[in-house]
Amino acid sequence: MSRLNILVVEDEDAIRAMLVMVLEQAGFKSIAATDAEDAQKILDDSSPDLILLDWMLPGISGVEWLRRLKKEPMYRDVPIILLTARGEEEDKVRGLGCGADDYITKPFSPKELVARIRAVLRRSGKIQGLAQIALGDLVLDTEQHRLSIGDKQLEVSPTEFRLMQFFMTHPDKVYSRTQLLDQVWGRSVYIEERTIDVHIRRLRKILSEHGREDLVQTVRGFGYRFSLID
Amino acid sequence: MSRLNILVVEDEDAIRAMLVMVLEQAGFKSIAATDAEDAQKILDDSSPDLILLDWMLPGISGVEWLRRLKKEPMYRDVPIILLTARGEEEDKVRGLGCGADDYITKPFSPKELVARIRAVLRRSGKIQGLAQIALGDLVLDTEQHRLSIGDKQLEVSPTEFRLMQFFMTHPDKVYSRTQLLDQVWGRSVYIEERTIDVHIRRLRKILSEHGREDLVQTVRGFGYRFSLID
DNA sequence: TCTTTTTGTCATAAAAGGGTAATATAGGCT
DNA sequence: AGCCTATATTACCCTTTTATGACAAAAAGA
Repeated sequence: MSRLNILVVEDEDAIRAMLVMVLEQAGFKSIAATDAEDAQKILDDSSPDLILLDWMLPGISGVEWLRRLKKEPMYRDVPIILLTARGEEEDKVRGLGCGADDYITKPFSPKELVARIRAVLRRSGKIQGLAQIALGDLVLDTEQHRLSIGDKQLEVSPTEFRLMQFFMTHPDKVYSRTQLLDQVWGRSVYIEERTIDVHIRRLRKILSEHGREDLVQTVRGFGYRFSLID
Repeated sequence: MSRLNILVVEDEDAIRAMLVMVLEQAGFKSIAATDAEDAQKILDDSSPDLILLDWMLPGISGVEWLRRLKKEPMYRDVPIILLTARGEEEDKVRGLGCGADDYITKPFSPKELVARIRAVLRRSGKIQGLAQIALGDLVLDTEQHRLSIGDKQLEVSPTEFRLMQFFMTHPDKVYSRTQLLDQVWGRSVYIEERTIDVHIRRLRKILSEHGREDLVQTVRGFGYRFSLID
């Protein structure tokens, strides 16, 4: 598999250089642009797998450009991570849901950045860990988007599928509602924590039709755990 | 498990003192140095698990020292968190490029600092002993939030879990009710001391179902002790 | 555009947890 | 033994947390 390509759009030289270095180090290819116009050009003839976009840019701002991109069907699906300065409109990024897949506040550690990038890529399907994840008689097939117990198919919605995917790749560990939101929905969406309960309920309902409602366990005061063992 | 040791390198007395206090409070051991030379000496004969390093130091600057450290194989893997003043942000980011694992902007809250430290320690694997605490055939797993004796699961409530966690990480030592309240419930809650008795009782009841009620021992006039030996 | 599905939110029910006080028991001292 | 104090135990009630069902907005198909 060829290296994934990341477009960095950042006007400050020092930060841009650092980003590129970090990305290289982490095994990504990268192209850098200093403003939205540049970025647009690059986008038009190469097709990056992900865009790291500074919130503040000279000329067309990062957010502004982001909005435009999200209107074009052609580029809508390119995952985007926003770079923002601490305290700067952080709430707005979350609240407005302007289309970014995640955001990260400057300054940040290289490890954190890379972890975020990987998470977003994974969510958007660009990195597929294993095509098939099996746990006991549970099989989740990411390619066919199918979930089955033994040879019985389970009918799950997209969100339920992603939730299951997360659970099956992170079994036996408790996750808080916040963590689940971050991991499964993405950091930039703002959703009530209680909504998790409802999704858990939906999952359990489906699982219980096959006698496996015990897979998703409540850990009172902390969150939920997915585990084969009781 | 012995407490993790943190080397604080900071020239301003007030801040250094504060740091040391916060660290103690959070259960870390700490050694302080006021400049890079001092720090180097300490580093040479003790081996801290993490270094909290001020960006600006008299003499050899923090970053400069950091660079040197990262060149020495011996010290390369010691995780480092940079302390920086607000407004030096770009420099900081560049600092991360040179090997720091995280940075934190002054002023910061103790809570934030401790959280960062824990995160870095966890990432670097130093804190993994915290995931599972085993004492005899008792195993408390903080990741899974499970407590078991042998292969039997114990059903404990959140508070009981925390109490057990404290006991298991501080065995063989007597704690007064006040100390237990401070450590397990937190300093800021006001609860009747007698309430502890009730929780002890609940714990004992659970433990006694597995024939281990002798683990929690009453030390009349002082408090309670958790110990495998009778 | 018109359905159908998906998904987030709310209101309410249900359950679990946790603090307190009252009572019982035990330890230790004179 | 008798008394005082410290701890154990129990029951109760209030609070917090989670489960559940219904609804409507949004998204996806058709």
